[in-house]
Amino acid sequence: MDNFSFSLRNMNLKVTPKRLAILDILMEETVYLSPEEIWGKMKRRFRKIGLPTVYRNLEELSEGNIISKVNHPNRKLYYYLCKNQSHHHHFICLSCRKVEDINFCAAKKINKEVKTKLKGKVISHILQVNGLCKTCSKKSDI
Amino acid sequence: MDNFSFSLRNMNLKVTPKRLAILDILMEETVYLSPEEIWGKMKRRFRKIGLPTVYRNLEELSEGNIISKVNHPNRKLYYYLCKNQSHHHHFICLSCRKVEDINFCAAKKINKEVKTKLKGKVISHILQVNGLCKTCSKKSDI
DNA sequence: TGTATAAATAGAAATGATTTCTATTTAATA
DNA sequence: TATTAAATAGAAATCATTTCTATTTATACA
Repeated sequence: MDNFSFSLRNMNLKVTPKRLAILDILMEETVYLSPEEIWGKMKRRFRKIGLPTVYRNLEELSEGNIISKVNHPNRKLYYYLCKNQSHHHHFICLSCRKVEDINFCAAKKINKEVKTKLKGKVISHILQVNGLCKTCSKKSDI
Repeated sequence: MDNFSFSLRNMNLKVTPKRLAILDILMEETVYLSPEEIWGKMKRRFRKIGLPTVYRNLEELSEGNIISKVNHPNRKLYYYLCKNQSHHHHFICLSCRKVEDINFCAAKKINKEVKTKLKGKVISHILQVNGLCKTCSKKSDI
């Protein structure tokens, strides 16, 4: 049983061909994709595949932290599969959509500040850097 | 001329009663509000006020960094006016919507990492902490 | 290996937050 | 005060996302 199947079982999700295909598609990408784009790729693999199925699965996989949501300025939904499993954050290129890891996490300091100063409870945190990747920033120099 | 009028002029926006009222409404709040909620409050002040006007103004004010967008897990649009002008980030309570400042910014470290490791260009960054505020975390203990 | 059962899916349809459009009004400028 | 570009109201459209229901399928277990 491969890693993905194991993860799916762990979250009480059945191991279906469509779920595995979505993960396989995302696994091949270095850029974030929209549900509709993933649907497009799924249609090449399955004669019957509904867009709601893609949406539902992406949401479930994201819920289980197998894939991550991208916070895009255009407020549309995009997903990305982190090849690196350890906790980290992302740099996203607004031009070519490439996602790169940022090996930096403020969680500790943040948790401390919230705990001591605000006396609150942290549920989640978002840290994302938007910009232009190496290649695209060179292009925009022209 | 008050501060808001000055800011509006600075961004080449006309100083209209509706813009000032939106800012005034947000100024009174310690919680983030949806465009529709702000519209509701606007309707108490103006006989004629369109929801698109509220949306447009909120977007413009956000563009000019006078107010900030909240990244809510439900993906809906919410806005908040920071009383504290200096660059900082927010802790938002998912229960009562209260927004509190986090006097911590990872920008320097992030910029350094993006510059040296990724050779990219940072355009913006999002740092937001979601959780339960002091009061709400006590309630949920019950 | 069959059978039961809850979960997953397809496809159509609905939803509703957000945006667009156009005629009218208004703030700013001189 | 007249001019003009920007702002607005209100209706209408958009379209990404979700819901719904009948059908199919993965899984557990006899």
